[in-house]
Amino acid sequence: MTMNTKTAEYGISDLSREFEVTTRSIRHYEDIGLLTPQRRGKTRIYTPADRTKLKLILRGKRLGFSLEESREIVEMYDPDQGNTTQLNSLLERIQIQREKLKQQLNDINTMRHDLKEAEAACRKALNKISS
Amino acid sequence: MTMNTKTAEYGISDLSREFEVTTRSIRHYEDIGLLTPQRRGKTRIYTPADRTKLKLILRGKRLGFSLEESREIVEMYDPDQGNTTQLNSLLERIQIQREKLKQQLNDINTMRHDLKEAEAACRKALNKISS
DNA sequence: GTTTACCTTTACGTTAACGTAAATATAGAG
DNA sequence: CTCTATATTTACGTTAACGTAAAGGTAAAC
Repeated sequence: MTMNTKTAEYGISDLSREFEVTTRSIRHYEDIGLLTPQRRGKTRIYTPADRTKLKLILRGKRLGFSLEESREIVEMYDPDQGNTTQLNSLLERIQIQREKLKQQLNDINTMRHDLKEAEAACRKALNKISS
Repeated sequence: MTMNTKTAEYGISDLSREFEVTTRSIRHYEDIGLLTPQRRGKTRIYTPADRTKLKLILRGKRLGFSLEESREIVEMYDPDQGNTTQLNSLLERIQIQREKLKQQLNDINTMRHDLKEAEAACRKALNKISS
């Protein structure tokens, strides 16, 4: 894809390379409406906003989110800054995500603690052998 | 399942209720060798160790681990306290899990930060409306 | 002008992680 | 003895998230 220093834009393989994800996946995210790049002819053109959305999707994946769950996150990124009702529902959804992350943090910390113990036991066993 | 205060044991539906998971799932974990309960006749009997393994599996799920990834964790729980080679490979695997959790922590913190900003923007927009 | 390197769409295939249904067994309650 | 609850195995079905061709268009490089 040809570079453009003014208004940054990316080709599909630019994003594919940068985030180490297949173009098939990127197109799939479009299929289900998570991304909506513009076209130059038939070719997809991604804006920085699109790129950010992709980043959010992939981060979600790493955290075990389904694409539908990631949709929640992505749609927070450019909400219809419309009416009070919508803004309030957005606040609610933000809260829900917060709770989820809190639970994940708990799980991670428990797991880290367990791994610490496992490592200690492991080192202890190694010491016994070498002595 | 009949209670036994001496050597704690659980029936499949005990675990199903406690962890809010279907018996089908629990049997599935056995199918792929993640759990290996004993039998009384044809009926499955789960020990506290089995219960712990199940807990590890489900925690893994919440963190987006595949069952194969959770297998790694579960197998750390009762390793063959065998030879030095095995113990060293165990230490390696523990390190790998540590790295994964570190990455997850990063993702979570970034996400929390983003949510904070989203909330701020949201409240700001609400203020503008009400003023 | 034809390779090379991309891009596109269409469409069937695959894997994980179960869901769901059917047929059967067993044990305790009334 | 029969009903109800809970257990079992077997096996086909389902969904998400892509993988993997196949068939073709475009554009710069040689």
